Amino acid sequence: MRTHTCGQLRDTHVGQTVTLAGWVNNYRDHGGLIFIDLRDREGVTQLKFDPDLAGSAHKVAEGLRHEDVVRATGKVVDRGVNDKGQALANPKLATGQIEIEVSELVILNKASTPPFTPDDAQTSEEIRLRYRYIDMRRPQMQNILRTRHRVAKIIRDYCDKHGFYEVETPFLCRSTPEGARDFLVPSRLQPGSFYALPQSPQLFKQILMVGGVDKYIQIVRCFRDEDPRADRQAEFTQIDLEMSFVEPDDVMSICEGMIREVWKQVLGVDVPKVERMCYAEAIGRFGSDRPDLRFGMELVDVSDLAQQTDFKVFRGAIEAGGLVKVICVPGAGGGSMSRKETDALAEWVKQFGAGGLPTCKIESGKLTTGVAKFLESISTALIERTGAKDGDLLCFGVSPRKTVVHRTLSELRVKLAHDLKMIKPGQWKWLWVVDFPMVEWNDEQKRWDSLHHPFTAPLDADLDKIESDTANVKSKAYDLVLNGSELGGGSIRIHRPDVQQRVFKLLGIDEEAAKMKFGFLLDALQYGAPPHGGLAFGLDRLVMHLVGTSNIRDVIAFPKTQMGADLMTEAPAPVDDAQLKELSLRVQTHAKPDKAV
RNA sequence: GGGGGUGUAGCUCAAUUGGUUAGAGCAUCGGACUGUCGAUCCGAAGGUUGCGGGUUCGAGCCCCGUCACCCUCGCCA
Repeated sequence: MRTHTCGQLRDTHVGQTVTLAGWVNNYRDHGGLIFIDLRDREGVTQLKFDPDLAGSAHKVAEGLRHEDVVRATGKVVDRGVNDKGQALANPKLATGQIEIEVSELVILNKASTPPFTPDDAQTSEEIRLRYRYIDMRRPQMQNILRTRHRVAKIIRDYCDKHGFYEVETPFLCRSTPEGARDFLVPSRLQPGSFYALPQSPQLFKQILMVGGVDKYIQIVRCFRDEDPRADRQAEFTQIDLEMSFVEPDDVMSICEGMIREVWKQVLGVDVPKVERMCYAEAIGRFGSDRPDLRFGMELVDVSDLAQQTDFKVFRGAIEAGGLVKVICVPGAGGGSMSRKETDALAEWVKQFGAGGLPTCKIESGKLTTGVAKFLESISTALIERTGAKDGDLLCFGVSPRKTVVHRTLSELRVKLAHDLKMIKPGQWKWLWVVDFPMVEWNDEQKRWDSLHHPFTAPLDADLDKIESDTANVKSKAYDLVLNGSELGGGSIRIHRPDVQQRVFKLLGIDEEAAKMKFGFLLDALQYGAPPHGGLAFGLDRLVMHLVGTSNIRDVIAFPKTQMGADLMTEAPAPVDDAQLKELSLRVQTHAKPDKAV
C-alpha cells in the first residue's frame, strides 16, 4: 500500500516515485497550489498538488481536511528556491528538504471534523482521554508508546541473556486479605465464591522457585482497588522477577544491570555503581525511605538543644517522647521568604500531622523573627550544627511522634526544593535503601505489620530476635530509589516453613488462619524450597522517569480517571440482570443510608 | 470518606460591583488566492454558561444541592 513512511524521505530520494499513506496533519490551499502535511507514526512529509501537473489529484486534494486518511503517489522533488532565490526547505521538518509532487491521491477514509487535532498541545486531559485514539497520534504520545515498548524489549532481552524464563501467572487468584483492597471476580460455577485479581504475583513467583524454575521474569499487570493518584493507577504494570540460590547482592546486581542497560539504550546515560544506604540512615538524614539526593537540606537532630530551652512547644514534644529536627533552607529562598509564605508552609504541613512549622531566619550571624526569641540560649549551637548562614531559613519539625517529624520535614524538603528551583534538571540520583526493619508497630491496631510483606526473610543474625527483640529485627529487603521515587523493591524470601510460621504468628496470623490463606505456600516450603528472592519494578514509573512526566496516565495507553472510569469506553457500567443472575449476584442500591441513620 | 481547584461555542480561553444582544483565537462552512509550512484575506454559522433548585427587577457571576475532571489526606502488605 505504501513504499515509504512519512519520516523517511531525504534529498537522496529525489527523483524516485513513492507512495505514502497517513493522516492529513494540515492543509494549505492557495487556490492553485495545495500543500498537505501528511503524518504517520514516523513523521510528516509535505505533499504538493499542482493543478497544471495533475488536475484530478488536485481536485481531490481540495476537499481534504484534518485527519482524513489518504494514500498519495508521486515523485520526490527537491523543494528548491522561490523566484526571489530563497530556499523553500523547511528546517523544522526532518523531511523538510523534499516534497512529494503528487500524481495520484486516494482518500482511504474521510474523517469527521475531529474535536481537536494532534498538533494542539493545549487540549485538556479529559478530552484527550475521551478521544484517546486521536490523542495517541501526537508525536509525544507516540514517543511514549515507543519508549515503553523499547523498555520492555530491552528487559526481556537482558533477562533472556541471564537465563530467566518468562512465565505467566494467573489473573484469577485467591483473595488474600493482607495488603491493598482486592478487585473481586465472582465465580459462576461456584456461586458465592470469588476470585481476586492479583495485587502482584508474589506467591506464584515463590512457588515457581520451589518448582525449580530458578530464574523467573514477567512483565505483568497488577491490580489494587485503592484511590488513584498522579503516580498511581488501580491497574499498573510490574517488572516482576525472582531468582533461586541468591543473596541480596545477587538480586541487586542483576537489577542494577537491567536498569543500566535500559538507561544506556533509551537515553544514552551511564548509570554508575549505585550507592547503598541503610533504612535508619535514610530516615535520620532525610526523614524518608526514598530520599531525593539531588539537593541538600538534610534533617538535623536538635532534640538535645531543644530540651535546654524554655520553649514549651519544643520541650513538650521531647518530654512526650518526640523529636525536634530542623532543615536549613539556604540562601535567597529562605532569607527572602515572607511571613505570609512561612505561614502558608505552616498550614501546609498540618496535612502530615504536624501542629505547625516553627521557623526563624539567620541575619548577621543571629537568629531573627519567628521563634528566634525562644531560642536565644541555643542559637550559637544551633547555627553551628546546622551550618546555617546569613539569609538562610530554619524550619523545625516538632512532634511527640517521631514519624510525624520525619514525614513533615521530608515532604517539606521536597516541596521547597521544587518551589525554590533547587533541582538541576538532567540529574539521575540512584540509591539502594537496605536493612529495612522487618516489621513496624501499628499503634492503632496494636499489632506488628510487615514493612515489606510477610514473606520477607529476616537477617540470619536476627533470627533469634524475632520474638524477643522484634522492633530491631532487620530484613533482607532492598528498594531501588531514583530521584526520590521508589522504582522497585524486593527481598530475599523466607524459604523455611518454621521461620515462615513464626513470622505469621508475630503478625497475628495464627496457624489456622495461615493454613487457610497461605496453606499452599507453607506446603510448598516443606517440599524442598530453595533459598530465593527477587524484586519488582514499577514499569509505569520507570517510563515516567524516562520520558519526563509526573502523570502516570501519560505512560498508559488507556488509563483510568480518579473515579476509576475509562472515559473512552465508559467503563465501569451496569450489567444486565441476566448476567447478574448467572453469577448469583444481586445489587443492593442504597439511597444515602449513612445520612438516614 | 475529608480538604482544595476547575467546569462558558467542536477546542483553548475572556466577560468590570450582579446589569444592553455572552466575546476572541483556532476548528467548521462559503468565497478569493500558484511556494505555503501556525499560510493569508473577505464573509457566515456556531451557546440549555456541566446539571437541578434558590435569592434578585435582573444571575455565567451570589447561595444550596448534584455530577464530572484534576491535585491531595486517608488508603496503597
